[in-house]
Amino acid sequence: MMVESASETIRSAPSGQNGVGSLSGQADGGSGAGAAGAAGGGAGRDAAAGADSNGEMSPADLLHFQQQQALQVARQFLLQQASGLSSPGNNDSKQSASAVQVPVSVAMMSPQMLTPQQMQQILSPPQLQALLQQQQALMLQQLQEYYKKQQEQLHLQLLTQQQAGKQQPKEALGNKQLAFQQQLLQMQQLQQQHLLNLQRQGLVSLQPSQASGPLQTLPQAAVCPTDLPQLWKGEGAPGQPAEDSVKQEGLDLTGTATTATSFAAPPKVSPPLSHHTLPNGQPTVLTPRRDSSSHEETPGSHPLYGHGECKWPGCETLCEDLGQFIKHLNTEHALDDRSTAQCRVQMQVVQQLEIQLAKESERLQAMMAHLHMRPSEPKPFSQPLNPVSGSSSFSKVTVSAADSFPDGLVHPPTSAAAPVTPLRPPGLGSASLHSGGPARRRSSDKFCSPISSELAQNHEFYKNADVRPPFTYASLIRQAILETPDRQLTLNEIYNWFTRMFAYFRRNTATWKNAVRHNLSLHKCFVRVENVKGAVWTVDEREYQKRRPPKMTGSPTLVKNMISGLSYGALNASYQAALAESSFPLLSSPGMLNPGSASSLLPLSHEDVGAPGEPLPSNGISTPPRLSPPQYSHQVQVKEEPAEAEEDRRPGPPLGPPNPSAAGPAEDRDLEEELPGEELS
DNA sequence: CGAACAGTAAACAATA
DNA sequence: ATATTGTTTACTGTTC
Repeated sequence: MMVESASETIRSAPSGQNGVGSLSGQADGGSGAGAAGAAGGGAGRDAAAGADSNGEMSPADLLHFQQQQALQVARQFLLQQASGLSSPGNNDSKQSASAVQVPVSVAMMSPQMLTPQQMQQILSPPQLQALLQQQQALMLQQLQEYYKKQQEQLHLQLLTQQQAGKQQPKEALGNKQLAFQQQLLQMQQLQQQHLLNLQRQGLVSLQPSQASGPLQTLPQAAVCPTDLPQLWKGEGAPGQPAEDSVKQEGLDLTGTATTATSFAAPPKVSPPLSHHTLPNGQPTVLTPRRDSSSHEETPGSHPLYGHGECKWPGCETLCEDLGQFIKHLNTEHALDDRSTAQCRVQMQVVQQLEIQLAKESERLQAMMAHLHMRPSEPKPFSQPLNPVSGSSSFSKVTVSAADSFPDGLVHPPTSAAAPVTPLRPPGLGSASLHSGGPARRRSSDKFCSPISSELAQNHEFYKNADVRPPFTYASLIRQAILETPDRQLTLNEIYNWFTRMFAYFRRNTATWKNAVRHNLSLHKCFVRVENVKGAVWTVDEREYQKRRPPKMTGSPTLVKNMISGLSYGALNASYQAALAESSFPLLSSPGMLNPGSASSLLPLSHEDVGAPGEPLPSNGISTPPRLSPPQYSHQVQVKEEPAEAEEDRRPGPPLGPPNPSAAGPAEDRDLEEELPGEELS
């Protein structure tokens, strides 16, 4: 605890380049140390979100970094190849053939057109992904050939030397052989580094053996991890509900099993090398010094070590110093099955982010082409974009119509996409990536979107990617509670839900946990109910609805037009949500909700998708008194049964809820009819 | 510009 | 005694 909060302050304070914030904080500092600290901390946080100088990179940074890295590796390799290594160009044709494809995309990404910030903020899809994969495939292919040639050369030399060495003194021969073998080893290590590097950049599904083949092997995101982070849970995520992991284990295993064939490539690499991968028995890839190609190495630091704790996914083990950490790293995260699996998970995360980048980048291209470039470009996807979100707002976080009605092109039909590609975070335009600055808008409240449907579509994404979910704490807490059969959770269970559902909440625990508690206490919609074993939190749906009236300001006719005019698939979850919340019964019927999302969201029970979570204004509809699970009402019967007591302890006249008959349906219709104040009915 | 809202930080008390 | 839980206050930033 102490460590966490301490690290928080440490972390935010120095990164507070934001002079304004800290200055103002100090100026107001008369109110007390706490106030000054809060001000400084807040400013620092925001700054840190954009450019976390310490260790962790934001997803956008990561993406950018990896792009640069990919390009650099490519450049280096080409340089190497050009400079001297007698690798003739029997692959020239292939090379140029594929090079034809690349430059277009490269030009697309060229800094002249896109600043990294723009790139980060307007992430877009498949084209970039294709680019990356093209590059990586190309690089890998070239690497393979390069190394193969190198090896052949070495073997050749070795052979000739051996033959020639028959006449030479033995020790000379031994030395030469030794030198050759060392060279060979070096080369193999280098190759492994490169391979790993490529793997890290998302080229996970290309086996080296395949890589020499044509480029049609572009993975096409067929390897979307379903529940890979489950792999992390083994060691991380304290107190994970066992049943959840069990429930998903099967998926998990099968999911990884399908991709495991391709994943299995890295350790095996190419046949001739496989035996030499770990000459000294040390996990070469995990020792920091060998990792220099993938991270900036500042002496005394380690990319996996920050703020006093191990940054290995799901670990968070506290280590006093680097030495201890290295020790921990070598013992706990040695090269074994688990670490390998976790590494693959991380690769998946990266790949997902890259896919995201590709999508958004393509969108950006379309937008820029539409706004600035030659309008004559017959781009099939030049969608009528909202001109308001023009150039000036590229750097700004706006979730505009363009986000909500994404592109007809990039976007695969949701029905087909739902099971496999939960990647697209809602309105990820940029908001979710909090890439450059205090982008902490919560689209949920903007759209009054039911978190459940968005979560349904993207929960895989949030689970894997360290991206801040665009929902308020209140809506997340509510969602967590409503997902449970009995609509109640202890604080700790809420914590666990957060960490389970969102990669983002696997760190900075002190901060968000405090925020969770703060929200629970602050909002009247969260009701604490005493229990024998402690207290549980429930949601007073009525209060919740009260505090956020639907903001969908569109005229009913407009909305209706949207409903009728848009194909079901095009109707973004946000809008479905918003519509549902704007009291449009016709949308609130479960059938109108995205079945794909419903099915894809494991944790949500069916009725959650449309029902209690969402303010289903089931006014006319005779709602079944209670749906399948025990309690449909927010006023839950407490887990351990002594429900009678705690209801009484609620202040004053028992506010409606306890009365069992009216509770359930009442909160359903409250949205429409009873807002004023009949809560004491 | 100000109100409302959300997030963060922190102090503090009660409780396990 | 310590950690967790819960409440409250203060502040900042964003949106409307």
